[in-house]
Amino acid sequence: MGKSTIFDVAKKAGVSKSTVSRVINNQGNVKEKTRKKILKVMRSLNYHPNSSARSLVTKRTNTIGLIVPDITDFFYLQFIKGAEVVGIKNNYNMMLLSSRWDVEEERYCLKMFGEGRVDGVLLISGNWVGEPYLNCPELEKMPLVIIDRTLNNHVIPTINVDNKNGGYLGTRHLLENGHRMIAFVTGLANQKASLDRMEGYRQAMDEAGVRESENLIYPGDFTEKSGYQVTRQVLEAGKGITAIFYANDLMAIGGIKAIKDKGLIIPDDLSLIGCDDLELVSLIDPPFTTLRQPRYKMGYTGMELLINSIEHKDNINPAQIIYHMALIQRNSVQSRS
Amino acid sequence: MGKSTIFDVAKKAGVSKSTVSRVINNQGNVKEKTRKKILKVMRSLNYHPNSSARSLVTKRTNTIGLIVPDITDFFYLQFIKGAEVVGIKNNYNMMLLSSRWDVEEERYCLKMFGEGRVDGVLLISGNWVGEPYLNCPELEKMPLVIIDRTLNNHVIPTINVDNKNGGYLGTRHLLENGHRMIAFVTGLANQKASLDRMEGYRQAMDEAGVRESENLIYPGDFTEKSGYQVTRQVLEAGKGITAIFYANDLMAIGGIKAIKDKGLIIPDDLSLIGCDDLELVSLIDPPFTTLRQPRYKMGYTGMELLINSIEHKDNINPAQIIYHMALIQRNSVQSRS
DNA sequence: AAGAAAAATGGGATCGCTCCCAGATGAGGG
DNA sequence: CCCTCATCTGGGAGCGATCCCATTTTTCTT
Repeated sequence: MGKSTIFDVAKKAGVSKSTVSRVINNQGNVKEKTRKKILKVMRSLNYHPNSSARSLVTKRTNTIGLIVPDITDFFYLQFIKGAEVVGIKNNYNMMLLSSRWDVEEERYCLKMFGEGRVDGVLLISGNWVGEPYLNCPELEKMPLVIIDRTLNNHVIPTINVDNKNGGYLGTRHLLENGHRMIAFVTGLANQKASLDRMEGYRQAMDEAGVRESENLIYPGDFTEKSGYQVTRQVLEAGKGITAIFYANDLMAIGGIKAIKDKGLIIPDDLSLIGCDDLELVSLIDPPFTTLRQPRYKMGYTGMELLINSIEHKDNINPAQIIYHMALIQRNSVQSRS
Repeated sequence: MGKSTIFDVAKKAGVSKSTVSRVINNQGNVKEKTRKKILKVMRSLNYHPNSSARSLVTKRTNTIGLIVPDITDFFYLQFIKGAEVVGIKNNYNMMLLSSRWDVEEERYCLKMFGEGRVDGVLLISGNWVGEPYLNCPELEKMPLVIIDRTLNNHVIPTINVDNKNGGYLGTRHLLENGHRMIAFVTGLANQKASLDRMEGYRQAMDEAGVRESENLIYPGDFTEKSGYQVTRQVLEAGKGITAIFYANDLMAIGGIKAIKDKGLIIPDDLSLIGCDDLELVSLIDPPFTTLRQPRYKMGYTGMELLINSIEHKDNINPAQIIYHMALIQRNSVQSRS
């Protein structure tokens, strides 16, 4: 027996498949009585239109592909959520793939999506410095929006955050609270976001006339563990450091542990700032000051742009959108004035 | 111009579409020279087989549907991760839908998947008490595995954790450390998991001869906020409570805040235990004792069962799998002996 | 009540692929 | 050199829908 087709429905209802098709897509032009009857037959046969067949002719799948570097990373959750909301509202499903922090894997995901499974792709990219992987031929003509990365090619819209300014703002905040010996803990060296934040840090330090800044930069790798280890180094360096700026929240959390283990109090003995504003920051003791990325908003907007370009709504999409990072003040910065 | 089809490739390579099809699916029986040539043409035309067309005839989509109650809930991440790993290994994509904690929505997701978009469904269910929604007709014959819920119908495999035993173990642990006035903070009243855990708590208390247990049960709703509020109540009740058992970790985290706000020390002044073992528990201060659910493993196994039944590997799938909850000891229980 | 316009229905082509069966080609043995 | 058998290749049907166009039915005018 197997699944029933549009033809079975037509036969049982005593009409043609065209008419059935009309009621499925409720296009009108069907007598109410016929419509009712067909609907009833559909139910009795437990009929559901086959979406492959449908996609084959309409060239629409009504699903959009989403690629993230790591499904289980807290960081990406809000992007996904934002995208989901818009997707649901516009009647799109999401197909989720993870690139597992691998450029090749990312390309592979893109290829998957190039096989007509999706109507468009929302790519939350690992932001590798200098990776020009976007001449991905399988994507030809496929609507694409990239989040968390900025491109200047003016054909693929990108959504990102002003990381440099974030670094600048955070550092300024510490400077304004009287700190001068401010350490900066970087993320992975090949990640643009980390580099940009460091750039902002440098600028602020330079402007403030703190000459030592080069010696205050410590390399981390975005993990909590590295935050812990680097912080131990900082504490043992004995350079008179009074504040630490971490390139992301996870490292800050590791840092907090290290600081507590040393028996020091935050912010009395040491001030610190993180970056990203993960939700769980408010659960940490102490909740700490950090720079917020509007991740929900970014996912939301990204999805909107994508759907715009899928459906050729002729409002012209921006080539790139850049959000500010906002300083969220909590209890981890002590004024030293 | 648009995308090229198998026909374009055939024409340009001077062969028939059948031969092209053979090399696409590398079924052999193609002369090496022809194969090379076709491959080359495919590349030059930037050809990618259309997966809808393919699914239409093969009746396979190579994607599996995954439904979770909330994409952004930390709790579900590890399930997803486990499922993903198996999916990738077996060459399946994942289509992710979220039911947003709504029975109707869950049914709707199921329906989506019933339209031939996926080869099987892995459902992480909101575990509503007494919801018999699984007579979902659109699923007819669709392989399905349910996680985080136990069913006795013996046709849909379920994977769950022994929540009652978890409640029992946690309570025993506190009792063995000399606590008797142990409060229990429940989760949502309509969630089976919460009820079962409470059941275990009751049993342990009864066995230990603590008669007051009914007065020590406080209703929460699984959120951090409710954990905070309930804990304040507990602290102000003045019943001589020395330990609190939370039905999940999030509430425990809220509880910790409340306790700290009162100026009390954990575990010196008050002991506590959570439930689930979220990854972020180790980031909390203090890291607390909790009962681990093997969520990664559950997702992993669930996906395995699902793929088994999709591919009719004739090893018979179990009707249900139940894992133990394991007590993970950290620094939140003080012995009072 | 007849004719025109509008509404409802049916039929066939088509989307891009797989799969079965038939036919062509090539190698090897007598 | 012919026949057999294995290896390659081609052609047509079919998967389950949509969509266009033609045809039938209904409704409305006058």
